[in-house]
Amino acid sequence: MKNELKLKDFLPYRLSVLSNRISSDIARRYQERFSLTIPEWRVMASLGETPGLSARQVADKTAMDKVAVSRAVAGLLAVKSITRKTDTADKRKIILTLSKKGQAVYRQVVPVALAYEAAILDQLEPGEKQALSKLLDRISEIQAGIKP
Amino acid sequence: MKNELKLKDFLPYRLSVLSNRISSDIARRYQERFSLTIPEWRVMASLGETPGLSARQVADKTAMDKVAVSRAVAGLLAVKSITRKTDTADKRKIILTLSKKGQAVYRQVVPVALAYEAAILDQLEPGEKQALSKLLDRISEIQAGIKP
DNA sequence: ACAATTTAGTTTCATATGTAACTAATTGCA
DNA sequence: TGCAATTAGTTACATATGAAACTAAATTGT
Repeated sequence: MKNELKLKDFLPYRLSVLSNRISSDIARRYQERFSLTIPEWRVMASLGETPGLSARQVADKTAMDKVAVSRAVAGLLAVKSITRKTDTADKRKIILTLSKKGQAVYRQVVPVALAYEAAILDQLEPGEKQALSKLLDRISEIQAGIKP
Repeated sequence: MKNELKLKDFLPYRLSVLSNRISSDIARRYQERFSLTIPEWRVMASLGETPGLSARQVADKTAMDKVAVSRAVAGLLAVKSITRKTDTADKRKIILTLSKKGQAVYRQVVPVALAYEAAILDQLEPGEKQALSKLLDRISEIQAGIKP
């Protein structure tokens, strides 16, 4: 029975270090080339995939909290990459869409994102890729079931 | 050839969401029961594993930046969980060690950390655990080779 | 031997992030 | 109906984090 801890073998630590390094790499790319933060990019990616979401729906979809979404939306609005329109049926809701400009930026960012991902995935065997994907899903499910 | 992006399938995004959820779970446990932040815990874990490191060595070992280490050390000093002693040979260096109190806290935290990890790993087959570990190492190595 | 460079660690400052309080609109139900 | 509870979104505040400037000590090259 294990009762000692090696930091470098500790799953939460390993995941955190890896994920932070990857996020930094990507953040640098988005920042330098597109002046986008990661939260802004996530909002943009959600709306690129599914136009017309409300801020709440974006938050659900991206696992961001609503304050982060609100700020990212403000940033994207400031550079006119998205448009807002209050829902006529429910005036609390605000319908978000990428503007022409936002769509243009989105089309430029996507290949950069995919290229980064490919730089990793291309080094793995097809079987490994599949195993990775399955493991991430499994662990996410397990994590969701752990009591707070 | 893939030229569109599904956020929920995007590796960096999946890793980030999973890692952040796990880190939050753990941060809550450390905070509630031990008033420890994650950086403080990492420093403590390093010194628990290898007593007598300098701040720089802790930073290298934990992939934290030196400012984060400096602050975590200050926090641990404030509650007397570690002791400092300037290296007589190189007076820039400061030798860090867990105090008696720090060791006692460490012995209490380790089982909490391992229990959380086990809550995840125990749901996986031995083969899956091994595959996961291998994949994390592989991807870390690949990431390290990607140009900034 | 000693000036220039590098290294360890801290402090400062600017920015990011999360929690809680707040406003406005909607829903539930007595 | 009408009022309590809920929901969408923003704002305010407090804390966390990272980059850059700074201090002190050690190392390097001449």
